[in-house]
Amino acid sequence: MFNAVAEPWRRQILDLLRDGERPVNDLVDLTGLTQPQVSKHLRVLREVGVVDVRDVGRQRLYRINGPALKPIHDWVADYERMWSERFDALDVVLEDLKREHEGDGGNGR
Amino acid sequence: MFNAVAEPWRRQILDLLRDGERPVNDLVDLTGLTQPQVSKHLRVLREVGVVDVRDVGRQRLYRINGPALKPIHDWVADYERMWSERFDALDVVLEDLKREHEGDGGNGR
DNA sequence: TTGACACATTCCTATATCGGCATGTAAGGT
DNA sequence: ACCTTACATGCCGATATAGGAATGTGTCAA
Repeated sequence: MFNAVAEPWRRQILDLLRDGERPVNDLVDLTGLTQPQVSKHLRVLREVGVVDVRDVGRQRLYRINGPALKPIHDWVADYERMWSERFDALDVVLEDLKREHEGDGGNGR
Repeated sequence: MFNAVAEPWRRQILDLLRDGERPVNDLVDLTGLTQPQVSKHLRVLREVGVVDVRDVGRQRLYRINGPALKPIHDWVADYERMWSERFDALDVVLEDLKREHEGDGGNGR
């Protein structure tokens, strides 16, 4: 899963699919890759479940399966506090609480 | 960057470093990897800037450099609307607005 | 049914990566 | 000076992966 999106071309393909489903040839034109290349990358993305396919005539329309990316989001979210200003504000509150507690007369033990 | 955290062991090392900085041998004990293995993974993490080092005596204390993970967070955040309930709620609001607008007597053009 | 079109798969080669092992290097301790 | 500790690096073989060229498969059109 992480590995699938570690490939720059595959991330670009996903970004292109964000506008909606597309046939393979669209992705070939938009990326400048060869057709086999695109098919191979799509296969990898399919195998980890991050894209789905739908057959329409002789075309195969690919679309994103969003929830498959949730594990990545959840993982990196655990680190968000290390740079997010939102959490900086939370830190201030926690600092205040801590100081308040220390000043309340001594150890709570 | 994406590639660096695509490795399961490297994600585990990062998770271990979330508690604070640690010398290499700690990581060796906690992961069960060999020492060269850990050093190599730390090297990769260092090269993409996701960890920093500090020399203390003959130890090298590694710590996380959080902001280096922001690109991953930002990338996946663009897809969050595809599964997040928060955005589902937003969709409902937008649907309501749309229906309301359609029912207001016709084309606003 | 023959040919063109859209796409998938296979075969091949080059490069990257991981793991294991051995060795190098720098900082204490005696 | 010598040994140990803590870590990094180099070398090796095995496996994975990306790219290119050719070929296979299913669908439409005439």
